[in-house]
Amino acid sequence: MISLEEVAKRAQVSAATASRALSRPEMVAVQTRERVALAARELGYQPNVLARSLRQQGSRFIGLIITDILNPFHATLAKGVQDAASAVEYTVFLFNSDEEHDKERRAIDSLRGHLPRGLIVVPTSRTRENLKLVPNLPTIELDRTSGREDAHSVMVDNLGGARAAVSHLAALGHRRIGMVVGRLDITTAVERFEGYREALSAAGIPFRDELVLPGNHREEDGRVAAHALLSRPPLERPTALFVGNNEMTVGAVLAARALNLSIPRDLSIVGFDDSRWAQTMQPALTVVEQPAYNLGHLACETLLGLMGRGPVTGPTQVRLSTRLILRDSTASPLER
Amino acid sequence: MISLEEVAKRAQVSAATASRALSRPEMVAVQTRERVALAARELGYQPNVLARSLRQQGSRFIGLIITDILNPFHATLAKGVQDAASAVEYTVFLFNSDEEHDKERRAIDSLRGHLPRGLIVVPTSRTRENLKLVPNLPTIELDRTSGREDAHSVMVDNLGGARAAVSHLAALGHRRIGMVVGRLDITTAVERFEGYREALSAAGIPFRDELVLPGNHREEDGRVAAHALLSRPPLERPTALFVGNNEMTVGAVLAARALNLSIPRDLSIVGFDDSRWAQTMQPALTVVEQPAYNLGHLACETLLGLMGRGPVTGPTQVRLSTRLILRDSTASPLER
DNA sequence: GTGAAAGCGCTAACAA
DNA sequence: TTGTTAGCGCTTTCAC
Repeated sequence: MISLEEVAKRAQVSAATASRALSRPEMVAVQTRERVALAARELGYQPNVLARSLRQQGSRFIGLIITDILNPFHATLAKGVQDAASAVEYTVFLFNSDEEHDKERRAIDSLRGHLPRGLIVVPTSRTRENLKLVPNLPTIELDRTSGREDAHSVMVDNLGGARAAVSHLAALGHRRIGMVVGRLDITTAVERFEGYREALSAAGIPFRDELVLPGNHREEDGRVAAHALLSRPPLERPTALFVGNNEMTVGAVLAARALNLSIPRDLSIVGFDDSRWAQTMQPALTVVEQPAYNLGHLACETLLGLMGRGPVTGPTQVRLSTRLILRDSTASPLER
Repeated sequence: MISLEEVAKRAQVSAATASRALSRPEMVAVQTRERVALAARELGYQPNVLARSLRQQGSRFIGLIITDILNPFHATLAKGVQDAASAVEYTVFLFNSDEEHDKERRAIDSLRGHLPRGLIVVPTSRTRENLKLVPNLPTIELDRTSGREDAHSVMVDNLGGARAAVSHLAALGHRRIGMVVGRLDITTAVERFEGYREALSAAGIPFRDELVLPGNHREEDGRVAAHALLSRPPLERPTALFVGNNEMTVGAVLAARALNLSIPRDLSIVGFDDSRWAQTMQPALTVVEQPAYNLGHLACETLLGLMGRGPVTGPTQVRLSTRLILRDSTASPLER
C-alpha cells in the first residue's frame, strides 16, 4: 500500500499538506493541490481507512443487521440500504442475525470495534437488551420495533395493510376468515394481527380464536399452521386465509394443494409481502405489497440525517404505506 | 469506547501485558491473565479493530463481491461465505457489482483501504483488469472465472450439468432442443453452452444455430429469447428448452404461458439452478441443481487456506458437481 | 513474565 | 498557505 507520506514526498510537500490537499482542498493553494493530486494518481494512492478512522475516532461505516439474507424481502431491504449508503460513500457492514438474539449480540459486539457511525437493525425479540451495548450509536430500527422508547424507526403500515387484506375478503362474502400469524413477540406480527381483528370487527364478523394459528415465519411453519386450519370439518374450515408473511404464504399454498383445495374456488388466500413467486405462481396471489427497497433506502437516509443532527431531536418514526394488489387467489366463497 | 489502557489500569498491569493477556494468553502468568480478563469483562472492553489492524498491517476482513444480492443464488453464496468466515471470526465486507465492471472497480478500490486479508469475487467481464488494483491480495474467483492465469477458483461443473440436462431431453426423444444461453463473455454461460453442444453431438443431433438465443441473465431476457424461439413455425419450433440460469428460466416459463404452450405436453423445460420457485411452480421444474451454499462456504475456506499458506503454491481450482433433479417439466415430445 | 518505548498512517492543533 | 508535532489504540520489539 502506498502511504500518504510517499505521495507527499513525490509532490514535495509535507504529509499534512498532502492530507489537506486530498481531504479539504479548499485549504490548500491550487497548484499545490494539483501537484498532490497528480502524485496520488501516479502512485495509485488509496487512503488507509483504518488510520483515518482511528485518528478521527469514527469511520464511514454503518452497520446493518438483518435477520435473513435468504429472504428476498430482507435482501431487498439490504440493497436499499447499501445503495443509499454508497451514494454518500459510506460502506455497509452487513450481518445476519438469523433471528437469534445471540448472533445479534455478537454482531453488535464486533461492530463496536469498528467504530461505526450508525446502525440499522431489524430487531429480534431481544434487541432492546443488545442495543445497550452501543448506547450512543445513532440507530434506526427497520421493519419492526424493539419497543425501546424514543427509538427511531422506519416501518410499513402493517395495521392498514392487514385491514385492507381482510376487508377485501370480507367484502367478497367470506365469513370464516382464518389467519396464520407470526410470532407475537415481533411487532409486525402483532400489528398485522390487530389489523385482522379490526377488519373482522368492522365487517361485523365475530373474532374466533380457533381460526388463528401462529408460525415462526418460515415456510414450514406456514404449511403446518395452514394445514391444521384447513383440516377442520368442512363447515368450520375457513374459506379464506390471511397469511402474515411471505415465507409462510408459500407454505399455506402448499398445504392447500396437499389437501386438494383449489384456489380460489375452495379457498381464498391473501399474503403479506409481494414476491416474484407470488406473481408467477398459478393462480397469481393477491398480496399486500410492501415497498421493501424504499424502506431500506429511507432507513439509511434517516440514519444519515440523524448522524448529522446529533441526538438532540425527538424520535423519527416513519411509516410507509402498503398496497393491496388484487390478483387471482381471492374470490367469493362457494354457496352453501 | 473503553480502551485497553483502562483495562490495564484496572488490572494493575501495563498496556502491553493487558494486550498479551487477551491476545496471546500463553505469554502471561495465569493469575495476571485472569485479572486482566476480569477487568475487561467488568468494563465491557471491546478491542478497537482499527487500531489493531493498523498496527498489524492487516485486518480480519475479507471482501466479497457478488453481482446481485437480489438473486437468490448469489444471496446463498454470500450466506455460505459469511458463515465460513464468521466461524473463524472474520468479518465479510459485502459489495454488489450489479454486473457492472465500474462498480466492481469502485468496490475493489474502497476495499483496498481497509487492508483486507483476502477477496472473493464473482467475476464480471472485466474483473481481470480490476484485480490488478490488488496484485498481492489472495483472491478466489467464485462461480465464474475471469480468465486470469493462475487464478484460484471455486466453481461448479457447468459442462457436466448442462450435458446431463440436454442428454435427458435427448433421451426423452426430443430432437429440436433449444437453448437460452447467457452472455458469452461469462464463463458459466460458455461452459453450459459447450455442455449443450456436447450432449447434442453425443445423441447424434446436429447443432442448429437458430435454436440458440442469448440473454443477459435476467428474467426479461429469458422471456424475450424464449418467446422468439417458441414463435417459430410449428415444425421448426423447439420441443424442449434448456435455459442457462435461474432468472431466465422464469422468463422462459412465462413466455411459454403467454404462447399457450402447455408444459410439459407442448414444451419440455430444464433450468440451471434450483430455487423455491422452481420447486413450487406448477408443473415443478426439472433443473440442474447447484450447491450454492457449499460453493460459497468452500470458497471462503479455500481463501482462508490460501491466506495461511502464502502465494507459493499453484492455483487451487475446485469444481463441485451439479445434479439433475427430475420433476414434472420434461416429458417425451408429442408424436408428429 | 512484565514494562517501556516505538510506530502503524493519518489528521488536527498550533506555529510560522 | 504550509510545516511541525502529537496522538488515536493497539501490538511488538527490546530490555530487564
